Amino acid sequence: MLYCDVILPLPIPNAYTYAIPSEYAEQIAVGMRAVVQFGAKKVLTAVILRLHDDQPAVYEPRPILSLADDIPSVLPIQLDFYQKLADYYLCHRGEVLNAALPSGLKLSSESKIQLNPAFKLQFADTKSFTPKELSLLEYLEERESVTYGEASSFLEVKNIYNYLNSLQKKNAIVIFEELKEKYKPKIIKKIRLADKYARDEASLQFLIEQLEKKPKQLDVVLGFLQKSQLFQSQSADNEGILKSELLEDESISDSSLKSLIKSGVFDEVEVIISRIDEVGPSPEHNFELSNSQQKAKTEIINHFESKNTVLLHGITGSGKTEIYIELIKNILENGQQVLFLLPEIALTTQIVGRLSRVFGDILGIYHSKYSDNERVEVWKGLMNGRFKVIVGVRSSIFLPFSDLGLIIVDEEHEPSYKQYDPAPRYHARDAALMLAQLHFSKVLLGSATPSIESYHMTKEGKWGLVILAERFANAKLPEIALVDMKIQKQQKKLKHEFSEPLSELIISNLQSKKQTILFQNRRGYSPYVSCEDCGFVPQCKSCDVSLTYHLHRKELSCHYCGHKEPVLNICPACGSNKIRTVGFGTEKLEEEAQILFPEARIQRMDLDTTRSKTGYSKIIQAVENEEVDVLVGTQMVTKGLDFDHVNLVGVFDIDRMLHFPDFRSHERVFQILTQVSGRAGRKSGQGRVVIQTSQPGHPIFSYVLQADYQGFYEKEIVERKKYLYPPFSRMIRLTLKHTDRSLIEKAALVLVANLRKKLGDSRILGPQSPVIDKIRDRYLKDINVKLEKDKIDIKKSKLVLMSEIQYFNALPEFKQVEVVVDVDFV
DNA sequence: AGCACGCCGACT
DNA sequence: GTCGGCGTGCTC
Repeated sequence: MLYCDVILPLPIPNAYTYAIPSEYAEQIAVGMRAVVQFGAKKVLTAVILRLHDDQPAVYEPRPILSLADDIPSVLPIQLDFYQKLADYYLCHRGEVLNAALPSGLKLSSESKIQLNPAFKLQFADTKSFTPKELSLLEYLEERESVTYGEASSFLEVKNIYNYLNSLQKKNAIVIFEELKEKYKPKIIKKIRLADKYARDEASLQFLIEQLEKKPKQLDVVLGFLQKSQLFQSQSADNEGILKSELLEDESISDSSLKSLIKSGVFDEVEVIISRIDEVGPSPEHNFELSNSQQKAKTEIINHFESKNTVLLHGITGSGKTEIYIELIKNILENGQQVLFLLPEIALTTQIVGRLSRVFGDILGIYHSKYSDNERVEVWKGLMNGRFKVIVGVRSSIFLPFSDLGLIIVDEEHEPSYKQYDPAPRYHARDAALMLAQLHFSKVLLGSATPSIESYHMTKEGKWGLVILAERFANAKLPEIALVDMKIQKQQKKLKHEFSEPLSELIISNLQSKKQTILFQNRRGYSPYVSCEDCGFVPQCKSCDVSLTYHLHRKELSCHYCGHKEPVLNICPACGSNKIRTVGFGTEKLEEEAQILFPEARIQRMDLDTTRSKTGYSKIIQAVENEEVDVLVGTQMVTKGLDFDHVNLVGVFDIDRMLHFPDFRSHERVFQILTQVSGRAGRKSGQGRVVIQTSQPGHPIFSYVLQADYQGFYEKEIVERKKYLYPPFSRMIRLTLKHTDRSLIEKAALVLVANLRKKLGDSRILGPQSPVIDKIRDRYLKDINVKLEKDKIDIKKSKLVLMSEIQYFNALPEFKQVEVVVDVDFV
């Protein structure tokens, strides 16, 4: 083979062809990483897509510089997966590759500047340099090499390029590319006893006698024998012990050890070790499934006979994890691999500990708080067969599975499975379904509150449905109460944001030493307006969503279709003039709680308090140790936490979520209320939930109160059908970005007009400004494309869409308008 | 995505 | 007059 086509981790459409130097001809294979030069100087890692002998007609391919692998890093099935995702999510394969490879496997070059060794500043003619050039040369004289960035920040100029060009012409500096292999194996130093002593106790005895006169060295030898257990225990072998462990004893000196190594008594060896701790399985995993769990497991297996995907709808606390574990064991017995997906936050919790106790060191964990090096080790460990089960966040769909038998997507309804930015803007659940197709693998989705889309698939008979309606160990469902905030306000019973019933329950909870969770949805921006007297919220007439208040333009607008109305001064429902914007956050709530309950120990848990690596687990630990009475938090507190002593949950400001301008807002509210209720009284008997709302009559609450998912689904699916929202359509969002407001407004109108012509008026919604319509000095405009599933060929429409965007972007006027495409935005 | 080439304004 | 800004196009 003379040539190879490669994918580069860049947002460019094509594969590129490179020549294969004869020295690599033997070993080169598809999926290996090749180091190539791309463009004038950039050197980066490409992945080999295809080997062939077709000489390109119009250009002479450059040779690859080297191979970065002995065996492929990427499997052929993964390359297919990249293509599939790129097609579906309307992005480039290179973007998928970029997201897929852990950065430790991507080596990239960096331009470095160095003083020319033949150049001596003190002998140079200073007149031939500008003052800035001289100061840069002085700067360079003091260090080995610097990056462009360092040089430009030192000189305080934006564009360093011309300076460097000039200096290079005068032969004062050299510029070179430095290539970094980012992954570094972890190396430890071990001390071993030399073989002749280790094998023969007599010669060791002799050595010890010899060392009588060198007490310091004798200490080292005795210390080693004690720590290594050599000759003392049957199982001890001469693998050596950690150098650091040996030296930690104060009586053992480094220098004596050095002389002993020199005289051949000890060997010092460097060993590559794994960063991931090895843990064997512990015996505690021999639990028995309850009857209902056993029944659910059998049903799942039966469905898998005829269907590839099964949805497990198990109420909170019903023990889905045990079922997962049993199913994973079955797959492992077949010699196949398992991927267990969890949303980000759930991964730091108890589930992972449980899985690793069961599966021990064949379980790999893939997590955003892992370092690059650790990620590479999980990647390699899966490749070489060390790991059979991976539990991880959304990006773990990109790991090199060779033979998946089962993918589990727990909490499948979680919006955090969707990647927003950058491309590929994929949904891990949907991507997992595509991955499963390639592997002919089964998929099990689990949730207490399934997404409407998923539940609909089971109703259509395309997926299996298994319901687990019993709480594990007969734990009771919590008692949920609504508090009408309008009445509380009228009767002046409101203290800050706390209603009287909630305050009273918190106080009695404090007295009986039980814990309380207060939930306040975090989405602080995007306020809507509401009538203080009757709770009226202005709605869009054609979109079934609340109107959003735009502060700087003083108008109400629909987030979906762009419909606008002036701000209301008088409530059309009751005539009151008390129309207010609504919104307050966790920090304020924490402050108020401290004023109202001065003796309570209050902890806040949100993005700000958990940003550090240990922040999250510290808070959880504190709650578990009962060092916290009241936990105030955002959505974070609704997910996967299992505290024994929490028996009261207070929900604030759910109204804002209910009126969030999104066709999924009701679904979100149902999910979040059900999930947060599940935190109350999991083990400590009857839990209570208090929901504060100005609209206790809203139908959604009755479903929540009765834990009636079915009923909620039936109502919601009617709405979705009426407005042709998913699952009856595919929604694609286009976001236009540009610094010039009037240009982007014009651009959006032009693009919308073109799209309407090609795809039909009713399928194009907008343009409209998003809630935050200016980010980093660029104005944004959204256009939503709605493609109904049975009336239109979605694949073809996507191609039409892309060619229209291409045409639009080629118009001279709109060349600089960036168009971001998000398929299935959430 | 970078990076180079090329065309226009505010400064020695 | 040039320096240095950024817009445009290309990378095997």
